[in-house]
Amino acid sequence: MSQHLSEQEIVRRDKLTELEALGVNPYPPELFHVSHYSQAILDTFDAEQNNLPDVSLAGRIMSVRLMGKAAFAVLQDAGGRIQLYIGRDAICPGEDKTLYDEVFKRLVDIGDFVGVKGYVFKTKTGETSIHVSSLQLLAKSLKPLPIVKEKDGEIYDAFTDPEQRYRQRYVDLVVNPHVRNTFIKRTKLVKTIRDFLDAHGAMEVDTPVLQNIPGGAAARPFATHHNALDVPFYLRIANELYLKRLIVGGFDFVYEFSRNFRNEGMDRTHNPEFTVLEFYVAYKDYFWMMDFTENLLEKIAIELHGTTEVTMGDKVLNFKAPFKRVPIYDAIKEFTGFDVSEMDEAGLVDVCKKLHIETDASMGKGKLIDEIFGAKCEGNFTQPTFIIDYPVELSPLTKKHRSKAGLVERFELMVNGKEIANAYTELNDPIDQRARFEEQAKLMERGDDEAMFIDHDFLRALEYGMPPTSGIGIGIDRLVMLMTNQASIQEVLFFPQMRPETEGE
RNA sequence: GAUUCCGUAGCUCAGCUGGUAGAGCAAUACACUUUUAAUGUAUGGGUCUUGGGUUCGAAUCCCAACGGGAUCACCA
Repeated sequence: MSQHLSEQEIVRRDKLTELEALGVNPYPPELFHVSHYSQAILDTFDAEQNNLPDVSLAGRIMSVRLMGKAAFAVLQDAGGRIQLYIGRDAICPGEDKTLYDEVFKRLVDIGDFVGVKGYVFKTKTGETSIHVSSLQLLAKSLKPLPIVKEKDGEIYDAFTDPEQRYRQRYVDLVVNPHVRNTFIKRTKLVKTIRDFLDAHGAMEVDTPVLQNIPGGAAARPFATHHNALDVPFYLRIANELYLKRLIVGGFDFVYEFSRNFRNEGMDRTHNPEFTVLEFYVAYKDYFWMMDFTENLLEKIAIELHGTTEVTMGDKVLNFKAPFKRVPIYDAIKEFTGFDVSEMDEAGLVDVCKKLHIETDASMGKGKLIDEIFGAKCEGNFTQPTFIIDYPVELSPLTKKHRSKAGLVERFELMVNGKEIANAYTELNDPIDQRARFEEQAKLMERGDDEAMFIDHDFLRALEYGMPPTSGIGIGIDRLVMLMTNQASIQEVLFFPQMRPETEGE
């Protein structure tokens, strides 16, 4: 496997040999004791008190400004960046100046990991810096990093090519602090949810990713094959039916951050694998779930931003609970002028024609209503809004509405014109559930390739009895996009799916 | 999947209507002990994504492939 090396890469490899000749191991095995992170030093240093006389920290060299017998360098560690002041005589107190003249000046590059010890001080210009008394190479970097510079908020030579940023996320993370920040927020968001659920007595669980019957959602699955059993398996499209089995089993409140896989198109809001938080709570209904959800989202916004107001593009979204609740038929009436609540399939097809929405023979009543809502209404709901009471045809796992015929107790949460959560009062009547599955089977025969499969084991579970339950799925990637002001899902996934690179590097 | 734009040095980009490449940063060498997009001087660095075609001659024009972005369609 021959590797084409650039001039700079050859130079760095040559430096390895030079370092070894000087007795410096470019990849030493010993631990390096880190006493402080850069950010902690910047936060706590007090020049009057000189309270940090002895620190040691480690990280990557991000820039070097050489001035003969002294130099300034920027060290980047997990907490941020801090300036180093490296004087020749400070790191080489004796006669031998090799460490400074050769190792540091010539053989250490931008991107190398070093460990330094010294005291903290403020330079003439007032920048908190480390006065380095000892410097050690911890790991050599053989590829030149993109050099991003910044002055007065202006970024120069930014590393911006999306393809390179996504394929080599490690470089993106090293060089673009704002990218790093987005992912820190993502983790914080997940932790906030976990803490919130745990505080309400929920139990986090794991359910199968490899499934016989890909259930719980309408989507095309990835298919695979188990050799020993010689049976097909599918990567899960949702975990809903498994979590409900756990409710049957006697757990009252279960949740899972479910990595789901759907074999469909990709664009800036869809990745083939994505994360949905699902949770199910026994003895609750969808009204309770709306209350709980708006409180959860309000809490997330406050944790991440210190306020319920979140900027998304040119809009400000306000997650202050409670959110508006709008029945889907009301929404359609408001934005199209048509009252579709009493219409049959033919009437709906007619409305679609008038609204210039394409239809085909495979679409049932529910699907047609969904199309109208998706085309004409969805985009209008910028502020968090619960759309409630969907037609039964669209919701094969949802309990029929307690008072409105033909509807189910379901809501979707729309924010910034997109659905980010979907919840119901769960259907726990096994007879009705069987009938709904059979409806789905008919739709599948009509050509709807997203209709649900019949899951007989799930029906069996329901027959043993499931308590009244409310459940929800919240799209975590989309929620992170909203909370971090990102227009593309690729910006909130460390490693978004890409076509494989053809020629290896 | 459709439409459209893009692919030149490690990074960010120039390269006009075709005459086989250029800048800044990075790299190399030298100078400089409190600088901060450090500076000064000098030097090196490119299968111009790939493959065809047109032409005396292609980074540039044409065709195709590969990869990516944006918009649209479907799904979360």
